[in-house]
Amino acid sequence: MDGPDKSAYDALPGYLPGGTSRGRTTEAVTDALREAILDGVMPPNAWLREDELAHAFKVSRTPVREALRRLADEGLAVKTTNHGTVVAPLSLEDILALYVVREDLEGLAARLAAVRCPPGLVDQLDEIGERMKQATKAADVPQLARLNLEWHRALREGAANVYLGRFLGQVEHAVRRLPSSTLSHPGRADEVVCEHGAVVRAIEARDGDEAERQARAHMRRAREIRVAVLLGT
Amino acid sequence: MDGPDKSAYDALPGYLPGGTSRGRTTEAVTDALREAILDGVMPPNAWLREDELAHAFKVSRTPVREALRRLADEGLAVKTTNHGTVVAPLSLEDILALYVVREDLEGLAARLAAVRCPPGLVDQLDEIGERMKQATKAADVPQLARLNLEWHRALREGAANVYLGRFLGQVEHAVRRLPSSTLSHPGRADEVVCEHGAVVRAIEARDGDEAERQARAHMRRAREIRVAVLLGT
DNA sequence: CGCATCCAGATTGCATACAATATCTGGGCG
DNA sequence: CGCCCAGATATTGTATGCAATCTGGATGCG
Repeated sequence: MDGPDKSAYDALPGYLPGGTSRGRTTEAVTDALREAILDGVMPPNAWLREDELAHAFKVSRTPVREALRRLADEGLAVKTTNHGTVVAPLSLEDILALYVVREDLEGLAARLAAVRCPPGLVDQLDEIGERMKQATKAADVPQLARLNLEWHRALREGAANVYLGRFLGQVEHAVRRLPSSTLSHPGRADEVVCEHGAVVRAIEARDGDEAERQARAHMRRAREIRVAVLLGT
Repeated sequence: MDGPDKSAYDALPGYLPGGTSRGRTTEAVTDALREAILDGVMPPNAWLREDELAHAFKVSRTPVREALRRLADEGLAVKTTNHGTVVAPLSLEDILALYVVREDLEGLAARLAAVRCPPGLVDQLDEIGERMKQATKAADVPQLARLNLEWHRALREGAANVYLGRFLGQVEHAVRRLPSSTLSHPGRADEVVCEHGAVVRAIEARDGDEAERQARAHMRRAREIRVAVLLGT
């Protein structure tokens, strides 16, 4: 058996937002499916049947179909002509490749953000950092993961580069597929807050080189932890 | 008037490959439309009407619709709900942003290619370089542009990183939208061949740092020429 | 004369029907 | 006993129909 439990489909409707107005059905289905994949509800190699998904979401095959195509373009699913779509598997090699690119792009984002240093960005990042400290104390890992995403999103928006933003968005989706958060690793949460702080200070000083260096170091460390976790803590 | 000449639609069928088998209609339409946009046949802000395109391509609206969604996801088109799709405009700001990211990614690709240095890559790049020299002598700009694309594609394949490859592919599409090639700029073709050579030599020496440096310099220079051309030679 | 409102047309969004194709199963043959 | 081929089945690919929604202009009112 290489598919998910049948009941996995039952969990899907819960990912759909309540009042979905016309013209956003496809978008809603895309997001719902993506979240389901990222959450691991639909594990790698699980079949994504247009008919079953349409039935589960109570929509027709058309929006489901378009959603599957988008997810395939994003690399989260793999389409086989005339046969079906599966959730894309994630090899260790892929994960390493991901972090290599991510180190580069996050470094660039930090550099650009430092050079531009748009008003409010430093405060915004610091505020998220503060909330992350609180979440660390409370050992609230899901909240930490959310805030971490928010921090990185704020950083790349501060970089104000549409292409960089798009690529980092795709990287974020790929990263979120990785099993469990590295933030649950003992002591990692404190480290992350600290490393984020180093980046923010460099941005505040408008030191592009230093910001890039710190952001890259942050990502290298993240990769190390990730590999450690994957290879059995 | 902000649309293309009506006859622009007449040119579209020529972009469709001849024997398109079932299961690849959408793909064929996507590629055809993309090429038409990149060639400037469909200029920025031109309307992309599902009905007209379907009629021009002699297919139904469904594959056209999916093609438009993909192009929109790639950033080549902009969809407005319930109203229509237009070819995305390209501001100078976007172009600069593009080259910033491209410098980073091409640099990374060169570094990875140098470190891996897969067998055959250097020969392949050199051979393309040789053909570019010939095309330069013949002043065959379209051929030069093709070979240039081929060279960069070979480089990123040599880097063997799926995410990097995907992102550079998107960058390539965006770059190809820019009006006219920088390769027609006087003396630029020779420079490009020379700069490519510097990258290849660094790869041959397996010097990742140098390869990245040379690739980034190459992209910076490309950006300079591009800006010069855009601002009136 | 300006502005809000309403109506008509155009266009996409979604649903459904049909056609084509790949996979799988079972039987026959070497 | 294994291999190959044919038919059945499951699944997607494409076409088309209808409904919702947005735009633009005409119209009536202040």
